[in-house]
Amino acid sequence: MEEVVFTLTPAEPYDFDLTAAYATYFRDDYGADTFHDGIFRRLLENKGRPCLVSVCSVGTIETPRLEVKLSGSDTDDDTMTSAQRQVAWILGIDQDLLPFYSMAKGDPVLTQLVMGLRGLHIPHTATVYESLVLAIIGQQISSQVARHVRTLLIHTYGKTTEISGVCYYAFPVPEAFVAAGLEGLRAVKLSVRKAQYILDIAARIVSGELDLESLHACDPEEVIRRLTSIRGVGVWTVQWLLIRGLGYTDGFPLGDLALERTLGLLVNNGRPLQPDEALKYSQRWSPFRSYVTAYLFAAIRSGRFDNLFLRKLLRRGTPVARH
DNA sequence: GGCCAGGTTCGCT
DNA sequence: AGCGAACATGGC
Repeated sequence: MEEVVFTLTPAEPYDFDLTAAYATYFRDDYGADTFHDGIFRRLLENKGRPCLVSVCSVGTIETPRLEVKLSGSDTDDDTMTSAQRQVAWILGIDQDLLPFYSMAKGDPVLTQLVMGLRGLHIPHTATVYESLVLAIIGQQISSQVARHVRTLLIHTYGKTTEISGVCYYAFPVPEAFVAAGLEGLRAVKLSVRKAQYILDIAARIVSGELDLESLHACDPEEVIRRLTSIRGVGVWTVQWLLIRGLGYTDGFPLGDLALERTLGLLVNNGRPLQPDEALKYSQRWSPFRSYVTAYLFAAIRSGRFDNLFLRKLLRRGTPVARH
């Protein structure tokens, strides 16, 4: 067993608890990611070699410092170097929140939101591929069902490694989905249609025809154009991929029911916004709409805001003109 | 049991 | 162009 320990210094402010909790959807365990007792863990796999990342905070929100430990029994330098790069990316340590906060200061909806969630960075998915698969799983169904399917998928087809008596799961490689086939994906409670989408994407990656990671080099319009041409990938899916998979700061998941409801609570007397209304209203938050989106979901999930907060904002909100 | 979920596609007008 | 149905499944 090899181990490497090092520290990372995130851009401040950085709330590790909040950011890691976001990555696990404010639960102890979410598929390949776990977060308990202040330690975030994630099993990464590069070229078949597993490497467990364990991270804890050794600083504060205003002077953040993270201690990272990489462990693996079958590792090489390449594995370790990739893991180092990936953990910084996953935990979003380079994000500069200050321009967003400065915009939020003048906005009645955002002011309390960012005060209550100061230091929340947006965690990224380990790969673009992972964010695409996760977004497809999350289409249409409730977040509870999505979590169930996602966990089942990862636990069934992800590579496992046992370290100190605990079993960890990596996110399944595309080859695993191809091997599983349609029936295999149906077995983890995906619909036939979603199973086909994911299978098709996995097969194209394996064949080398599709290189999702190269999308980092494209501008958002190009990403949208390329990905929406894939069957099963619509606007909502690409927007979430831009936010969680590519680190774009101005993503807005158009058509997201929960977002339309939440915005309706905040700015439309509780009536959900229509997709076009939500998009129109969101333009005032450009180019930081990814943060607004993430902060709104974090507010709902974190439990840091009670209903009173939402009611307060409700009274304050500016109704949106309807047509 | 029925209806709804952090959508997308497909088939009809 | 725009509208409605089908899709899987857990929770209420």
